[in-house]
Amino acid sequence: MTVRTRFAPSPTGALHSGVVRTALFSWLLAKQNGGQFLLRIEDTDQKREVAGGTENIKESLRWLGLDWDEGPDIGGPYAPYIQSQRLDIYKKYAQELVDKGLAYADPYSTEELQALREKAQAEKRPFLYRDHRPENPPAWDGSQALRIKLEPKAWSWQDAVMGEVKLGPEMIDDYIIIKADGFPTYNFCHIIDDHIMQISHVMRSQEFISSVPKFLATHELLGWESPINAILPQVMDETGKRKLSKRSGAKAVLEYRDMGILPSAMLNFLARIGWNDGTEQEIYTVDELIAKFDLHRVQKSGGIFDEQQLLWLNGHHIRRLSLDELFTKVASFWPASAANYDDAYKKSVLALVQERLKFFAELPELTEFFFSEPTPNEAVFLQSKQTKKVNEKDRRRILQAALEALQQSDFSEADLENRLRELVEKLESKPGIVFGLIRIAITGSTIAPGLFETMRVLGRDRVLQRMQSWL
RNA sequence: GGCCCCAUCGUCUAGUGGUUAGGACACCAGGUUUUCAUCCUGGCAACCGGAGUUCGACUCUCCGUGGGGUCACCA
Repeated sequence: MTVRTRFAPSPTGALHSGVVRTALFSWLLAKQNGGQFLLRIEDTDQKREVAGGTENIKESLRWLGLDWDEGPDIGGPYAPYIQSQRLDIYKKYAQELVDKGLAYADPYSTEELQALREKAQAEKRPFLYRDHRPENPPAWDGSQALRIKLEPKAWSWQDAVMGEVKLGPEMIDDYIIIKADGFPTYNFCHIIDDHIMQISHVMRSQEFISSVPKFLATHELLGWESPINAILPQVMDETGKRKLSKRSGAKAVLEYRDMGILPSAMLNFLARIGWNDGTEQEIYTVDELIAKFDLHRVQKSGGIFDEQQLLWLNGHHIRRLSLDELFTKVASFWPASAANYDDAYKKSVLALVQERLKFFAELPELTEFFFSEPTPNEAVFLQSKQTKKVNEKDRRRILQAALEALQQSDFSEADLENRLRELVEKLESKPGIVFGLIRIAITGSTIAPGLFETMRVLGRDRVLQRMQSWL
């Protein structure tokens, strides 16, 4: 069987991590089986559609590298892949059901239906439309909602993640397949599209589990076989109380791009929510995820989106990059003051902070002093345990001695280190003090990469000049 | 409320009848070190409860409890 999976989001806002995890698992399954992954835009609810929604979806997937084999822009054998451009198809199937007496126009007004629902709720029983099926429904002229007529029965099926699931007949009801505005509903058209597009595995988030009998019954009515269903556990927000959503404050995935998270780290992180390969491996490349992903090892319980773990993983993925790869990726993250510096210098700076970076947006604060002159500020000396013990007079004496020693140096790391260690002995001081004072003098900060490499990269002129301005 | 799903450290998780219940993040302590970070070592920390099955239950069954979902002319 050819594995064909799809990601079918609605363009109702910026894509967030919860839905992307579903896309990722679908993509992984297709990739590892040499199958196809399709993108289909489900834009049948005009009221909820957000301008730019489709573009955001495509941009998010492109950033993550979740490339689609068929879909908008690139087309494919079952084009178009945007539901609003496929309305004739859904109408045709709807009309067939009407002709066979398997679908009927809904004569009730919204208010009447609402009253029936409230009555059921007041009586503490589930509302079932089929209890109120009209005996002689009006002819469907397209201005009323159209309902599919489903036989109530219990369903049980084998879910790829949940195992056997059984649901009773109260889960089946006559649902609307075409709304009064003429647009079909998700419940109806995703089934038609998945069938036409030869989808083999459908992954959906938990909240759809009670809808599966409806889908199964619809397949049966249309005489089709259902794809394999896989219910995925939910991704929860940091409170663990509700699923990740825009409402619960989920960031759009592109916000992670903008803060400098690597796609590979994001995918690694998302894959680990609800899936593991049974080993103690934590860090995966995308290729490893493709090779090792296994739908049967997907967890049944939901997992919390813990940004701290994403940051940790991102640090690891950053450190795995070659300097040139990293340099390309951080291009837009340099501090403004770096604009006048050449690539070679920026690269040598980057090399010093690569192991310190957790996400690219930290780059300016970590590297600012390589590009602009620090403002001498006495208070900084008090921030460090070592240097706060030194009085102003000693400070000047030590820095003056250091300046003299450095003037002889060729500014290779080895030479810098030799000279400054000699100085420490000569002054009968401690490395922590001497090096700490110099660090603050040339960086304006107590936090910096190793002193000798920092001095090497800054270069003779800048180092000597900065020390002088402190003195 | 009906129905469904779920339940191991704070978090992500391993575990499929016999384990000192393992790893990772976070946190704490120590080491390396010129600061920070990396790295190394150690520590803290969990089987929701109750019955049952069994020689033996984190693992199986049942009942609770808790959490989540669903019951739309949204997906």
